[in-house]
Amino acid sequence: MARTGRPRGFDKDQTLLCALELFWSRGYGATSIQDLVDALAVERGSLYGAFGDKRRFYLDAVRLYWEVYERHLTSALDTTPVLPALREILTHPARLDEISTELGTPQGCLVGNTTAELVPHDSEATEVVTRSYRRFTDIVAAALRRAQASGEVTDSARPEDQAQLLLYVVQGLSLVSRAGLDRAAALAAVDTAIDALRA
Amino acid sequence: MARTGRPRGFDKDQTLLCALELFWSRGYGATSIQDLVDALAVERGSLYGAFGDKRRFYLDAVRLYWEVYERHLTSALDTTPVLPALREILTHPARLDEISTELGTPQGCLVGNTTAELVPHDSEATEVVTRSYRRFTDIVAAALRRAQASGEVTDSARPEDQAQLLLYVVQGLSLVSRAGLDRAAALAAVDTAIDALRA
DNA sequence: TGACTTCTTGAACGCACTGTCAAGAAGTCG
DNA sequence: CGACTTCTTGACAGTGCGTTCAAGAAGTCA
Repeated sequence: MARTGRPRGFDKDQTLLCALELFWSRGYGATSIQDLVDALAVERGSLYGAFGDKRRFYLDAVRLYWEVYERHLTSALDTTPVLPALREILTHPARLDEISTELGTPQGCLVGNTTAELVPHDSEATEVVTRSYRRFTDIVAAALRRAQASGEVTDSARPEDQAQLLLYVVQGLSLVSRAGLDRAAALAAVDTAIDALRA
Repeated sequence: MARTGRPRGFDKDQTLLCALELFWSRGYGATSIQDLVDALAVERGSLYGAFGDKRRFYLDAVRLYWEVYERHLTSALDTTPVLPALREILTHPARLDEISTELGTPQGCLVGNTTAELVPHDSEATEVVTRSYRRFTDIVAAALRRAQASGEVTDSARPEDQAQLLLYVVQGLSLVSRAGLDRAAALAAVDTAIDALRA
């Protein structure tokens, strides 16, 4: 085995998490390396050594974001009845309590933000968001399938189509909310969607 | 009256329209002044003279975009029955046939793109998109109100809430579609939404 | 201890971008 | 025609960015 050298002076995972929050709140383009250096208390060279260039760094943050979100999504939907959990998920777009406890959502859904900023021009980003969307619909469709079987959700539409629609709703809500969230109106709209799923 | 000087060597409206297409397909940050100079065949100084700085120029383009879209939206919904028109609007997010005849949609909805890129950090952009969203929901809610009265659309939810939900759907579809549009899946999801509105 | 490896630091490089400006061109009007 | 105004042109300044790199620091292992 190769000799080990000087150990890293910072926690890589923790640093990625902090970077995630910064990228999340400011976006990819608007977050400069200098911003990261200041916020993370890690010098430029060390960041490049640990994470490669800015794009890689960002995409790693997005992947981490999705990982956490997917865990949240899966565990939330693993209940009966399904609709209350679904409502919760739509209402707090990309809540990610595990990451950001105080602010709720820094700025919408990071996957959605990435879509708007880098897709389709950046092919690697496109892959990441495409896979994320796919997993979202797969997980939600599976939950809806169970709920249809139990009679909780209407079977007047295919679960996949319902799930795709819910993806649009959660991404649309997440995006539109950046312009100022009228909580009551958003909630009423989400309830309208949820009610439409009821058997 | 002041003496008039040398007349402009280009059509301001036409130039704004071309700039709109460029901004639409590349986004605000990714479109440089030089890109505009090359595409519009107008020198930098002239652009600055006619439109002010880049941000003003962009916001003017967004306002024009919305103007055209709103006309399209209003006239499309001025029919009976309403649901087929609504389906058309959701299916072709930001179609804007008047502007872009060949490509359909360069890149989603420009208002949504603006939301993702400049909102809420830029207050003027926030105003523009907020007003646009508001007008969308107002127009759609009015159409739904008529459709509820005529018995075409279910009155199990308030038209405003249905309209807000449709705003989320169209913006979500527009965003998610950047990652690659599965036309059949998108259509099925939209149909699911439309069917849920049926009385 | 000493050879070796890796990490840290911060200055420096090259580049692209927005916005400005002075000189000249092209009109209008008395 | 000649004074005046506005537009055009393209070079320029100023800034901020991502990335690199050489020198030194801090570990590990024989």
